[in-house]
Amino acid sequence: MNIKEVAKLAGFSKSTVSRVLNDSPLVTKSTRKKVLDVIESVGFFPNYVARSLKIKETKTIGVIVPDIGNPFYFEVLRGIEKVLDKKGFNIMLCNSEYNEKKELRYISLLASKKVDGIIVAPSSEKSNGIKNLFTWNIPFVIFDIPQKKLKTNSILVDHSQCSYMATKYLIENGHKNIVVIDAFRPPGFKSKFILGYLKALNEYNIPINPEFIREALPDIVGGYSTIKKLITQKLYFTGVITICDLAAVGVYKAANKFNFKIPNDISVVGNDDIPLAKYLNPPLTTIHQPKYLLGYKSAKLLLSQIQNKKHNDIKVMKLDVKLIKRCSVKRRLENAD
Amino acid sequence: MNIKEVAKLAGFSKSTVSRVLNDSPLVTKSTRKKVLDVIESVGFFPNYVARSLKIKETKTIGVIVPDIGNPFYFEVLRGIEKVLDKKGFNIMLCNSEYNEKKELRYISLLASKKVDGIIVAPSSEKSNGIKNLFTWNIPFVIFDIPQKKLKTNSILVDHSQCSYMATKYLIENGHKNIVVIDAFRPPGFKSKFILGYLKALNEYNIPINPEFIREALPDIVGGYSTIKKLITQKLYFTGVITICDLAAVGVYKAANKFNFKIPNDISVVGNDDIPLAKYLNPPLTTIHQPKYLLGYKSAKLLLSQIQNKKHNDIKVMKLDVKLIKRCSVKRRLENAD
DNA sequence: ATGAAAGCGCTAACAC
DNA sequence: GTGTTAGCGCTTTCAT
Repeated sequence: MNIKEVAKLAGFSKSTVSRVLNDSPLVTKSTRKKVLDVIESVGFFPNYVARSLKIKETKTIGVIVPDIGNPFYFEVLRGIEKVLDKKGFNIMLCNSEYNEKKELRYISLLASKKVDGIIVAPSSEKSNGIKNLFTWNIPFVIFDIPQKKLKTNSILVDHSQCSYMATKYLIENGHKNIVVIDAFRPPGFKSKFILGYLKALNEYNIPINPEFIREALPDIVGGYSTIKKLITQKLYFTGVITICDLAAVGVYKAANKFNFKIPNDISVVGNDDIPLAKYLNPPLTTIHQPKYLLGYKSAKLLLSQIQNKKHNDIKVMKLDVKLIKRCSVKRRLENAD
Repeated sequence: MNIKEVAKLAGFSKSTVSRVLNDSPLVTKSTRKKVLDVIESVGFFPNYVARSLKIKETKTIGVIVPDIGNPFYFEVLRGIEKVLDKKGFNIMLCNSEYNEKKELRYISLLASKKVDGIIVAPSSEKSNGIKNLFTWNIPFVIFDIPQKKLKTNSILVDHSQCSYMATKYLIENGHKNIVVIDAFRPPGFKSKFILGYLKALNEYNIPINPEFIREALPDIVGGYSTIKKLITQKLYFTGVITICDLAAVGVYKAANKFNFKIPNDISVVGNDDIPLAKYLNPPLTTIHQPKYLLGYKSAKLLLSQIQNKKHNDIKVMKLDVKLIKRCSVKRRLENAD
């Protein structure tokens, strides 16, 4: 069943049917009714892929995240869905798994499928996929991971601010031997998360121990295996900050496994404040990130870019974070070490 | 840039270009190379919406879930993505919010966008959207929520088995006043989850208290407000089973708010075993559901339906669940009540 | 207000 | 092995 058959049944031409489908004002009430009646009776619905081919607009947005299993991205997704649904857009969801190849493949696919725009949390700070988006002239906005030497529409959070606040809080609670678990970064890249950590250490004149600076996958396994290594290496530390709450959960798991108590033996502060963070055992002290808003703003920005067709004025927005004190950090006596 | 321009540049016809794009064996190595060279040099990529229009296949699957914020669905989604990505399909993700209207709207939209198939966790046991999928002859599979009086491809878990096991475990630990927090069900519908609960109660000759049978949104707020109501009504109960772990977290929250201790004052067993369940405070005793597998099998089944084009042989598969004993249930003395 | 016709970018008979 | 052509289902000028 297509527009042509409907036209025949209604006794009008394709054009007229198309017009009523698109709420054109140039159709009489009576003919509109007749057409609508046959549409109703035969259960016709238009073929949007044909429509998209013609009008060059698919009303779908690609969303690429690095880990579909991380609650952080779910929250962002909720914000994205909220605004996109209201405007009649669909989401094509892609999971890059922090794999640049896969990310690139998805970007090409989305380009071929002619999505109207893309929202992406890049797999790293130097993503070739992102560069392609530029050259292909596809509207897009980035969130969470800014791109090195590339000015793009982005909704961000200051990761150095996160780690700075986390580290400072630990220091002020008497910790000196603080481990930082960062995400994997591109070779030679100065991680903002590490920078904030270093800044706090410097401010308090605490010596830097390179052994304490670690990279891992930002998930439970990553946090777990990092701490496991540290413990088996017999490194002494009392505090840990992590790139995300999931990694902090990994720290919990490792602590449990090796009979360290949190926060008594190991204090930890996470980053992002996933919905379940406050229900963990113990409730996780963490840096709250406005996840829903991150998604909401990203979608809004993308939509405005698509409508205005002005790719020239690029917008970068930084959202505020804040420290949420719960129970995973213990105050230590001064000079305990 | 399109196939025609590429053809001109390469000195061949559209068909030849199309053939190399589709790896047809009917092109000489040399012409293939020439064509590939210009494709490379001009950075051409094919328009899949035109392709889809022609071949009537979009290589995209619609996935509809009722709550994009519930980790249960994330895990399922991971399983779906795994198989779909391998076969070159994209996912169009839709969030019905347990709203039948919204679900129906999404289903129509997906139909118009000509997705090759749909995987859906229905918003309820009587979903009109699902009926449409039948009449529109779109390949689909259902998971989690079976449809009343409708035989469809489905990958399920026996919800009565879940509640039966949970209730029985509570009873065997000395509990008699057990609250069940179910999801909202259609008017007049006999919930399997309630049935399993009742069955366990009957087996142990425990009287049924209708006040203990509750419906709520399957999330933290739902669990929280249900328990809050119960407590302010001064109802006496020592055990709770919930339709999902998120609702159990809501129970935790309410208990905390009103100074009840878990498991000492209130014992709770959840359902589905989300990844963070074991890290909650206290670790949640729950019924484990094979979430990843649910998604994996659903996607596999859908793909096989799409390929075979046999809509006649409908497959229903039930996956096993199991009780995971953690720390949210306390053993009570016999005859304590 | 309605219809005829061209065309979006691709694929697939069919012809050579 | 390659080209010609028709057509997928729609929108949109341009006539009338």
